[in-house]
Amino acid sequence: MAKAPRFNKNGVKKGAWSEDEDNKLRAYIQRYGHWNWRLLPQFAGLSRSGKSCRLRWMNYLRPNIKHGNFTKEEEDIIVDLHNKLGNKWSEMAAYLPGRSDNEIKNRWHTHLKKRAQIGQTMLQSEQVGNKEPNHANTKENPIKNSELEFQHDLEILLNESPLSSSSSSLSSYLFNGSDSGTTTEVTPQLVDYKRNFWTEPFSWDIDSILSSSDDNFFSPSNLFYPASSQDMNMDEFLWSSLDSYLEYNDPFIN
DNA sequence: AAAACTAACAACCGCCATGAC
DNA sequence: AGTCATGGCGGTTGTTAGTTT
Repeated sequence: MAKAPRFNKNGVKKGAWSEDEDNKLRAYIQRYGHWNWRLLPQFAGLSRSGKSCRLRWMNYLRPNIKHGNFTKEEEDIIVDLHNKLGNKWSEMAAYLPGRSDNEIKNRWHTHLKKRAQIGQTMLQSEQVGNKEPNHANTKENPIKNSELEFQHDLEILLNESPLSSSSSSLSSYLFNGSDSGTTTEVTPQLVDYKRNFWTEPFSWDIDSILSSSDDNFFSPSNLFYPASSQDMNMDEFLWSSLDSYLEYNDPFIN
């Protein structure tokens, strides 16, 4: 997947690294360290720029570096840190031992950005209510369009949620008001309030959350197992949290 | 089966901060 | 104080593998 090897006019090699080059660089640094990146390639017998050597070492060859297979925990950390720090990839890397800034950046652009964008989109539509002209609701069915849009967004979110195995029943719960199939009237307000359970994690400021004295605080990305919940499995715990969330936030209950 | 499209990721490029002179 | 070299960072590109049409 790397760029094809080639030489520039100064005889400096660019593009994908060969195994032989990796071995030379690794062996040199392990023996002498990287005292000067610009001069290092000459001493190590490499036709590369110092920058290229540094990048290869930092992102691929240095000890304890991990590749691929980001865990859910690592991804959550990246999303939280991005909310807090923005595109400060090197700062984020400090929180994820074994991950390079480049790999975190790639992960963000290929996987996590979409997840965050969906959250942001839903937050924005939440802020403007259902007044958007492009999605004008009809007189006959005032909730039809927002419900359909939300259903589409929800399907995407559920694929990312820890309840993916039970997404259909959760979807039913969100729209029908319960898990058991009893149907209540779906209104834009109800849709919005229930939607917050999934969207708020994308919009909350971590500092304000941590310093908040508000105990009424439930969301998938901020959940932790309290001692009293240790005998539940994760699904049960999340379901009970959703119940609690709705209890505090649903205007039709309060 | 093949072309078109998309996702993933390694590597490059340009800019900036810092330190040495 | 000004200049230059170097390292580091973030944005972007190029290539390949996988998927869809």
